[in-house]
Amino acid sequence: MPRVKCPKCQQPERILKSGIVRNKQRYYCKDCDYHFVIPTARKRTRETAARDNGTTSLRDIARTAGVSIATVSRALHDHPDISAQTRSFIKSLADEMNYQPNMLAQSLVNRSTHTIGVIIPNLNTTFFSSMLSGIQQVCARSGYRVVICQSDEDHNTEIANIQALMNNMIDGLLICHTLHTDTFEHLRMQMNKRIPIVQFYRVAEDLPLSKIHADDEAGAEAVTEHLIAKGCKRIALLLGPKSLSITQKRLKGYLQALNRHGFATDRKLLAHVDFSHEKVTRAVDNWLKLTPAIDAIFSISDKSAVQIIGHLKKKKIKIPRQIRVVGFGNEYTGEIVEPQLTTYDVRTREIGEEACRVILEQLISGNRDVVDKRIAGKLIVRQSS
Amino acid sequence: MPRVKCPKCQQPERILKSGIVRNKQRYYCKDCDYHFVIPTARKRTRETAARDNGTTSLRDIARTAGVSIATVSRALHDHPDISAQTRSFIKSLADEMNYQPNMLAQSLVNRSTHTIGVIIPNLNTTFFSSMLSGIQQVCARSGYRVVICQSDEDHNTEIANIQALMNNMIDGLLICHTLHTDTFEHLRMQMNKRIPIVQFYRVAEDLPLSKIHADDEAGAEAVTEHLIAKGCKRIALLLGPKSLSITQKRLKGYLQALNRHGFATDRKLLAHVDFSHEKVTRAVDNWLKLTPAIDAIFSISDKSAVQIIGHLKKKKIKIPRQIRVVGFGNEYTGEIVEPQLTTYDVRTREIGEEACRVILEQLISGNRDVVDKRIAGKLIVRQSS
DNA sequence: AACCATTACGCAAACGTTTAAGATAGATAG
DNA sequence: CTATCTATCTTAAACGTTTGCGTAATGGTT
Repeated sequence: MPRVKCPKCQQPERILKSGIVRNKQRYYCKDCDYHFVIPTARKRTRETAARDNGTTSLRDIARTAGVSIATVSRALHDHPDISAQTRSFIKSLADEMNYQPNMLAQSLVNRSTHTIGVIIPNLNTTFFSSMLSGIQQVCARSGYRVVICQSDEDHNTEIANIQALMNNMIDGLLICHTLHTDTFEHLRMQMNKRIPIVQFYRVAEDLPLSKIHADDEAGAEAVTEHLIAKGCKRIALLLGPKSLSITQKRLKGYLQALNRHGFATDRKLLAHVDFSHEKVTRAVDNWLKLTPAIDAIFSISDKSAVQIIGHLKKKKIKIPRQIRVVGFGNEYTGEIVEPQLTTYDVRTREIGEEACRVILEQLISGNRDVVDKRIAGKLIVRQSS
Repeated sequence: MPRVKCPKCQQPERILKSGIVRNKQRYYCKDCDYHFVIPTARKRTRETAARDNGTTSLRDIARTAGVSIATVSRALHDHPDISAQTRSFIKSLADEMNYQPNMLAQSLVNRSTHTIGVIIPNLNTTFFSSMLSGIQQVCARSGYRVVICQSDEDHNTEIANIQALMNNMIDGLLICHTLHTDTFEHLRMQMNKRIPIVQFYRVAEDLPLSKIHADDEAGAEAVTEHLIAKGCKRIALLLGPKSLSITQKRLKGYLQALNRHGFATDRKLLAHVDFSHEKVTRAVDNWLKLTPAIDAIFSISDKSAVQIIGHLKKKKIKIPRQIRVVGFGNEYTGEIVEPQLTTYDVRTREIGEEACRVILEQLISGNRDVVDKRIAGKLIVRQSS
């Protein structure tokens, strides 16, 4: 054993080993009642630390300017305590050194990330992506960033996404639920946090949260009225899952129109689907077997309506002569398909924009009042009806 | 003036006022040469701080468990230094208190946000949104989040977005340039940071960055070959801005096919547009005046191809009899339009997925090798040719 | 009994900011 | 000249984590 000296008494006499911790021998000096290890490399301290990553921090500027970090921070923020001279000097220095503030650190102390989170069912169609586009644009205008998560129409993914986002990453959450979300405990759990949540398009009626949605009821009523005006008597209605808010609202609008005109409601004319191609065509095939025959199909989704047009054309059924087809949503494909699709413009982009405006307003004002806005849409009559 | 005692000597004798700072009277004791203010409320310290916001931190758990913060952190991370007993106790406690780690703080010390940034021209069409969808899905599978920014096909917005994202918010950047991006200084500036950048779809050839793109050249060649095989002699080509990588590559493919068959290249058959409806129809109208007449239009963009089909139909020009029309991209609308559009499937989703895989691989392995991948596409022949 | 190893913690620095509060020199008022 | 103010700094705590290193307690070998 090499002679190890006690750092206190400088004597190697009464030293003995005192265990190994993390592969290093420790010693114990009986005289001094002192444990120690043979010191290796100097402890890495703030000041001696060689800044490896290429970014410059406030500290770097402060060092080269010969002032304190606080002064640099204040100078860059135009704090009145800093003289015009130092301020401009520091600013030019910061510019030279290409200083970019570390947003993580800023967010940590300011308790705000300037980021809003969006949970959206999918981005495969223009439908939701145009909402997202609207959100993104409004956010950008106010200097906010957007984090997106696709739930992929899966309830559990939605839950996971909420969890992931709500851990201080975002200042506010914009959510459009999946087709299959019928419980909302996962949302309720997050409502006591200070992060505002706004639902859009597909909303949960009974949650005390702000909501932005289409005028589903009035819209569906207008569409149905239009078909009735065209002389339709047997209007089939393609709906989403029963739990979905838009299903309920649009069904209600449809029924109101029928009622007003004294039409009986035939349960066989209603179909609840998940909007998959297969389910949609099956529903249509079932309707085609009905007597008296149907003379119109109202699909709550434009995408499905376009598929229905394709399906009917394959069966040599004339549109709109034999069956009128109308959609809901006003997607771009409705203009392309032949015959062009009559639909209801729900103004998806505006819905996104408005949802974003509402949440930004809440973030900026601190006001957390629940708002419930309906974006007015418009019937667009084209060839399919 | 009330008798103020010096905190040092406890004497009120030689005390005099020494200015007001932030509305508080300051004093100076001549004996002690000491400045002070009358102490007001206890300084808010870590320990006494009433934690206002409803979240629980490691500190909270540590306090109620009666251990140190370090122990809690280690217990939750299954560090071997912690006994099984404390570990499970702390874990259950954390569960009870609904502990959610503050990702900002974690990111700050770990120097990683588990977030990747995406800059994308727009989200109005399925084209880019499907890439984004692919990106998002691959990311989510690896536990990464996605921050998106739309550049809106605007060069300056792209620059601003890059700046905003690269300030420690993201671990990696995925970028698809705007139609009009022809200088890349803004990217070059960011390349010395440790954050990897991957370009996708629209890339800058001469930048030493990883790139994922479609097989533009081979694809365009295949499309042109297809038209030639159908007997076309005068194939008009609709291109984007000249500076765009996809314009150059696809033009090259087109020319190669023509060359192989000994066709002369007519400059009048080429049009460079920004894909706006107006410019596209104007280009088509110009072509229609040409003699000898054109017998095919190859549009580098499906969206424009669909518009062209609509425009030609309005002019009672038969497709494909008089003019064959083909696109490039394989957007959903190509299936809907009538006649259905012949196009080249560039597999947008795969491009997004692969770009994401590449950047994740770089993040995880630390390897920064430049890769340049071409995603193989496929000609899809439909009615329009 | 004397020495040594292991286990299971705690302390404090570090990440890069913001900001309350303390300090000093020079200016001003009486 | 003296008492007070103002302008302009600096110090240090705080945000919520992670982690290197120190160490007391306990038990095992000679």
